Amino acid sequence: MAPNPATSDTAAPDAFAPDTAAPPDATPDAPARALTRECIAAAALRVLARDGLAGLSMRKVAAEVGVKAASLYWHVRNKEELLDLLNDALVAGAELPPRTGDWRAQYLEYGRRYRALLLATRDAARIVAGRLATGPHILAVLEDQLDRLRGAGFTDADAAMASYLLSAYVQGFVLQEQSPLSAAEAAGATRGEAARAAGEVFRTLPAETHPNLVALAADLTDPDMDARFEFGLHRLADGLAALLPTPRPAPGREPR
Amino acid sequence: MAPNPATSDTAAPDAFAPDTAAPPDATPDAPARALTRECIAAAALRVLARDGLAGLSMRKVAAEVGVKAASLYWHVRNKEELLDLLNDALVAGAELPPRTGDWRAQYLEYGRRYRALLLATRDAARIVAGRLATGPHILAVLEDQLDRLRGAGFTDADAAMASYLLSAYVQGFVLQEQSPLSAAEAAGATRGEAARAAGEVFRTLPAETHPNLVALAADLTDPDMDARFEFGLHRLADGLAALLPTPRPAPGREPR
DNA sequence: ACCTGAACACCGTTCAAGT
DNA sequence: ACCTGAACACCGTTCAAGT
Repeated sequence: MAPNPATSDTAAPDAFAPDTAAPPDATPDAPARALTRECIAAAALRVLARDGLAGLSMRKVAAEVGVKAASLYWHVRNKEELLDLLNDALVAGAELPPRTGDWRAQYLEYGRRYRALLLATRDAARIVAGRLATGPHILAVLEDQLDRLRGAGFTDADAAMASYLLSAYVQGFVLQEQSPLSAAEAAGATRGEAARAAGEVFRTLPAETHPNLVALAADLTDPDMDARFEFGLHRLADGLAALLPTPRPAPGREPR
Repeated sequence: MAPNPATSDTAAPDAFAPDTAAPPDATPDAPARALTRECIAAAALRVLARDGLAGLSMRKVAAEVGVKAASLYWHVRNKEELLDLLNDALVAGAELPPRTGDWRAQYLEYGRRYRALLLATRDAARIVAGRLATGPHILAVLEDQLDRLRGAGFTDADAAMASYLLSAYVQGFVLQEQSPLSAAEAAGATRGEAARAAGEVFRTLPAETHPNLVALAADLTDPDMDARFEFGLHRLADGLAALLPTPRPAPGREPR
């Protein structure tokens, strides 16, 4: 087993200068050519955007950074840890919503931006979804989000829950949105076509056994994912609003 | 390219006898030894339970059913389609909640049972999450769920949305719950330990830059996932309740 | 109609060996 | 300290060939 220094600093908030992508390299007369984990993460991000998660191999990431596959294992314990790095690198591109409007508006905007961030990179949701890794960029976003929720009057426990709830929803939603609708659809077909095809499946089911699917075929396969996302987001915000002591008039006006 | 009959019946509701796992095989004097897609799906389910998604290979599924890997490609276009089969097989074990109580109680129970179903099989959430495939069992559940929502007074569009919303939430939640918390946790560590370790990370952050993470360390890493799930589920239900014309007293009583 | 042997082009990971 | 060559044990998929 080779000596592997990439061990305990995975979760440590190193290199936390707010945004300045400063090349560290503290050692004075080093060859200055040593690979950094940041550099590997950036290369992985490029491979992901180009080839998707299925095409993201250690060998390709290594080639992207001009090195052999085996070399990566000096900086990273295994592929799983590389994906953790990639996870944080994805969130690094996040822009926090402005602190204008009430907590509800900011919460909604947080959800929208998170979704947009995931949609911007191919297969991003599949990487982020099952990964609680606490990279520095993720911690920064979480810190800001909790600050707003507590400021809005949520209890500590409720603020923590509300934050978790939002990420579970957004990740679950985008995962559906970003993934191929089915094996059939994977073989080239736009989302609109796939939706129409799915609607056709529903519509042509036997009405005796599946009356609701037949009737709601159009509603179930509406390709307007923005509207669908907004719907869920507003339900979440309404549900959270009911937890606060002072719901200005009452939640639930403006039903749609 | 070999002639492959497994093509257009992916989404067709074939073999839809409600629960009776009837071996079809319409041909009279066939060797009766031909592999069925149901049989392959069942074998895949066993391999999944045993070895997880990472260990689910075509070769292993073939071995499980007593055949060579290449043989599977007669019944299934590729691995993706096998996962579609697996997806529906997973849902086949679902039991619908009783039709007692109001729509809200039934909606909550739907969410709980869906979560329990996913938790019951290793990596189930990762299979189900990005897959809209319309297998017969999935269609049956969807039909029933829509029927209850419409009966409760939701509009067609809202019923479709509410159903989609629930599955996005449950899938997103269980995905987080079921996946390794990080690369570090993947190397043997119970969830409680991992949660405690994550809490330690939060607690020991610099308080100047991350005051909220430090303060909420315990709330953020509470390992009681049941409570966490219920929280989100109730927020969803509250948000949906606000859409109905007759909220008996008003949503939001009993805040916790 | 259904299954197999053998091959192709890949994987992640390890480890002695180089510098 | 960092990187490489070469190997190991796997993959998914294809396709001619068997029955």
